[in-house]
Amino acid sequence: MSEPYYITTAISYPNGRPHIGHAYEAIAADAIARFHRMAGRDVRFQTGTDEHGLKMAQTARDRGITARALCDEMSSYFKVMCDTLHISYDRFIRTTDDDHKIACQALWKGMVARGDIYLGRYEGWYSVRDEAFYDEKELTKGEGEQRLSPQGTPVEWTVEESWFFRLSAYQDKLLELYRSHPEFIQPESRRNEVIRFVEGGLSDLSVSRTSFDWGIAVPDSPGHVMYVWVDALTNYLTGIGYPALDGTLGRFWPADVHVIGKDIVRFHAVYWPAFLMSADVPLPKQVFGHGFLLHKGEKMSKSVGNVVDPIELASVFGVDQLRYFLLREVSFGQDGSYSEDAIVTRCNADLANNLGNLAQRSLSMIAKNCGGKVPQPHDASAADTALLAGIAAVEQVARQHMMGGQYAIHHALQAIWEQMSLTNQYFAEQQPWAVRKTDPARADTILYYTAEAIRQLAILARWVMPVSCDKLLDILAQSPDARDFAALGQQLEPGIDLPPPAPIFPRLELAADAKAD
RNA sequence: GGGCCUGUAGCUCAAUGGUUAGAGCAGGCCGCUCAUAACGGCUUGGUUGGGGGUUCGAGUCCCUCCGGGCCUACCA
Repeated sequence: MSEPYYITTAISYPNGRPHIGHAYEAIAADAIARFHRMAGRDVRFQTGTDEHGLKMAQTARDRGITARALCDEMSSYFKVMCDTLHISYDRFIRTTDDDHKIACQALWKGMVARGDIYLGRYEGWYSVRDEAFYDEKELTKGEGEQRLSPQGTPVEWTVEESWFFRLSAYQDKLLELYRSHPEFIQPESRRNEVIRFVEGGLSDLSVSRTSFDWGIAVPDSPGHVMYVWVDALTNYLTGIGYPALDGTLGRFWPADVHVIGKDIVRFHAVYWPAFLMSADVPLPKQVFGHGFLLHKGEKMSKSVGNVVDPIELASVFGVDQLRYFLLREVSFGQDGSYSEDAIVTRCNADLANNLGNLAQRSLSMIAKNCGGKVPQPHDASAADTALLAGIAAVEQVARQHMMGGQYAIHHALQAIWEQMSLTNQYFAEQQPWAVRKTDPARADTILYYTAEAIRQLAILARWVMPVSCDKLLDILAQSPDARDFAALGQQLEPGIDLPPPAPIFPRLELAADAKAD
């Protein structure tokens, strides 16, 4: 059996509809997962929703439905988004799933066994009406000495019993982890921040609540439910059968990478490894904190009104177009900017003009001049050989970018698209339309090598644009089992029938209302 | 207050301290007609945010200032 590879996204808190940021993370992780699958790894890919906590319980109460019903509804939006965007998850996990409770409680008991869990008191400004604690900074002054929550409700200093995790005991072990495994936190700047944070000293962590009950019960502690971190982070273990790590899925642990947003790096790079060390579970190999998507350089927010529905975007521009744009345009790990204008420009240049038109012009020549069959190549010229050599080399470049621990997705794509440009150059220089008049055999050879180049390029781009590249490979009459990197070396078979070519990447146009701004 | 990242062509980004700072897109000119007004060639475009320093040599290293983003502490 091939080497296991386990990749996860963060699980989303479904207190609203998914936005483009959720889509970005899912798409990036999916592309990485697909790349490794195509490279022959045995991949397990997990995403899902984080459904417990006060906000969900409150919202459900406000709407007069059960928390479970609310979660079912809200979680489904995220699942629909994933399915729409062709996210190839092996499991869409929900923290309300039955097996998740078992995993969380097992992890908890592991931490208890280590002696890292103790009963203490959680103190803070509490609003009875909101059923929530607030930080001092969030409060405003009301009448007299009364302090008010951001919602304007009165708060009072409250002491709540809580279980604590002895995070303070892990400072040295964590620093040693970061030192001995510099790849554990990526990119580099996130790592620096985390190290600084941990060096500054760690306080013990409140890991249970008694103020609400929509959560996973703390074992042997009536009234306590686990607070978000234990509950949410454990999903990564639940999905591969924890506590039975010797089961069929257990071989996927430790995870190869947790793909998350830069806002939750600390929880994944500090709390999570500490929990795992405590419970004596091996640590994941890497936490990768990607950047945020900005809309025309501005932060997205509901109040500014620039929050975009990813499903809407995908329906306007195409799923693969959106996937390609986000992965190619954004340097993975850094913040990125997107706009409808940029999507149109990028997709027209790279997809419609470069790849799509190349395929269409060459394949329609084959359809018209070669009887709709893959033409027979004759002696290869230096240019023919160089063309395929270049593409063969780029596979290695892509592997280095995608499997070297850095996930330089944009660089891998850049390298692949350079080969597309070179193929266009080859085609223009060889001029098969002119050569055909004097030397049909040579024209056939040119078309053969062009088609072969397109076949390989379609395979090389398939982890980013699965549906479109499969269409391209359909047009090249490639069987479904000849579409992974292993198939790059098997050349196109001359003489096989090809279906009539059809354009795959339409030119995009900017909607009139989008031009205005 | 401490720290991290960042600033390079109109836009997105490259350049182990080492020729004249490079690509793509956008713009301009030319060519081609197989193709989705696509493709190819040529080309315009830069005081590398400002200033100072180290060096034979700085986009790169150091100091400082300015702009942008972020982590974190504290005061209240």
